Amino acid sequence: MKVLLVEDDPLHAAFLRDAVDQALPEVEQVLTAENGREGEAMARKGVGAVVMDLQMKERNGIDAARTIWSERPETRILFWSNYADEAYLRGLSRIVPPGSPYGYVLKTAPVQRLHLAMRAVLIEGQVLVDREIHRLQQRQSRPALALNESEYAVLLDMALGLPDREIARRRGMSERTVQNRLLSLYDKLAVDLQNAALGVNKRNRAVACALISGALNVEALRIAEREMQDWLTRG
Amino acid sequence: MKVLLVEDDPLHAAFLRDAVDQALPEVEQVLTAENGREGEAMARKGVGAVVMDLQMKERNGIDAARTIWSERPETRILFWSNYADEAYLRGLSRIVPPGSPYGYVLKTAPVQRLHLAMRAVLIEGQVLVDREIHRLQQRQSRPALALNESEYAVLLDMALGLPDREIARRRGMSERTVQNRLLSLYDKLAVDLQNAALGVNKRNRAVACALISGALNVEALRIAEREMQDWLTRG
DNA sequence: GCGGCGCTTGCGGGTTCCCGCAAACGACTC
DNA sequence: GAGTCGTTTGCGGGAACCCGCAAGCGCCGC
Repeated sequence: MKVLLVEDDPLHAAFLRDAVDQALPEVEQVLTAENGREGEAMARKGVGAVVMDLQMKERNGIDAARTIWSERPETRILFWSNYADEAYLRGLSRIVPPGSPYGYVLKTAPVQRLHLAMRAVLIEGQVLVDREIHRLQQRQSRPALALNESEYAVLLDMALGLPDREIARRRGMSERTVQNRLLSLYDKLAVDLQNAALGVNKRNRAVACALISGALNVEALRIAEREMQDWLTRG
Repeated sequence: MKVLLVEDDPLHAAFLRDAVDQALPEVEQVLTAENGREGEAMARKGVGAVVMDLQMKERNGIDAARTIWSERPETRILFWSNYADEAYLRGLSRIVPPGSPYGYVLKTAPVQRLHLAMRAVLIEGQVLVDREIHRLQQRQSRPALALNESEYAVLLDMALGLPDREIARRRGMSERTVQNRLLSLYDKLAVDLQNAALGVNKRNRAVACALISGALNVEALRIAEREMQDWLTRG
């Protein structure tokens, strides 16, 4: 049996290899790739089981998984990632072919959970998803609560402190449209306090609700901050 | 040699006991306490080494540590906690007597880091602080950046989406005073973009800066949310 | 006592935000 | 082509926020 590991960070890659050695004694050959593009190429050599990071420089895990699954839908893919936010999940749920075995484990989980997931997904072909991720998936499956691409973008910009005018400029829409996005965000994130008596600052509350429900997380915010700084210096 | 474990959650307590068995073979006796009050009492029996959770129902770890250190400043205390936010750190940095050996490990850290910290602090009497915590401590040591109690409270309320009026009511100050707190928050959190050209929504940006710098974290936000809900239903 | 210092508070006005209303513009159906 | 539905956009007004200014307090050293 062959396993392919697709992971950016050499430290993490070494850790993964150890984990495979320990959890999957039946594995005969471990292939490695450093980014999504390499991963796709390696997968064509007939690998039935893949462990893959989601965010990588060259080509991210979502795109690589789509390619791999489009060529071999039976491939068992275990995603192993740091982050749990809507943006990645939205991508993920769209590309898993119906019935394909896959799994999602957070890098912060204890090792034995990774071992378990490797056995369950790669050997047994089960579907195994971290509890926290699953909560987000459920959230997304209800269209009344799922955020779409542009709502998410506006949420990020707002969370970073951009006023309507700047969001509009950055995303190429009118201020009024930005405000419409905000309205639907306020709605989906259940911003209003049931105690209707007193007022709320909806902008701040929306960010709080998103953080608490997991729709947004601090890592995503950090990344968005860097992107915004880039955008600022360039444009 | 005796070690005292002070921990609320029985599961975590069992985990700690295991860790002591593995990391500290020289320990002859392990005492346990379920809250800060018990912990203080047990410490009087002449325990030189303590591992303690920070948040406990009956009496929290900060208060217990203050008592213990006031009676026996040489006691070696390793704090083992989930959270890394300003509120606890502010308490902590005020009570560590100069030269007392202590440590701070996050519960999310891998076991071996806990083992290491136990040896370093409890046996060797070193000072060992998690990297992330240390960043926060440094921040606090610069008075121009450290948030004081009331600024932190206002930051939390604002992050939860309360408007000035409600923050004022809740914290018993005038709206103008709330705004003054916000001003100093904007200042300390470096809310303004260096690119002075464009506007900012300071409220949102302040929360973003606090989250990114670690002055605020999502756990603290969740707890604050529950407290606010309580406050809403009661008052 | 008294001048200085820091914190709190009220006032006022400029800015931003929130959002109902209505017109405009696809896209799709019949 | 007419009708419907969803989205985008402008307008306008009421509310919230940001913040300079100045008056009011308690606390300290002299």
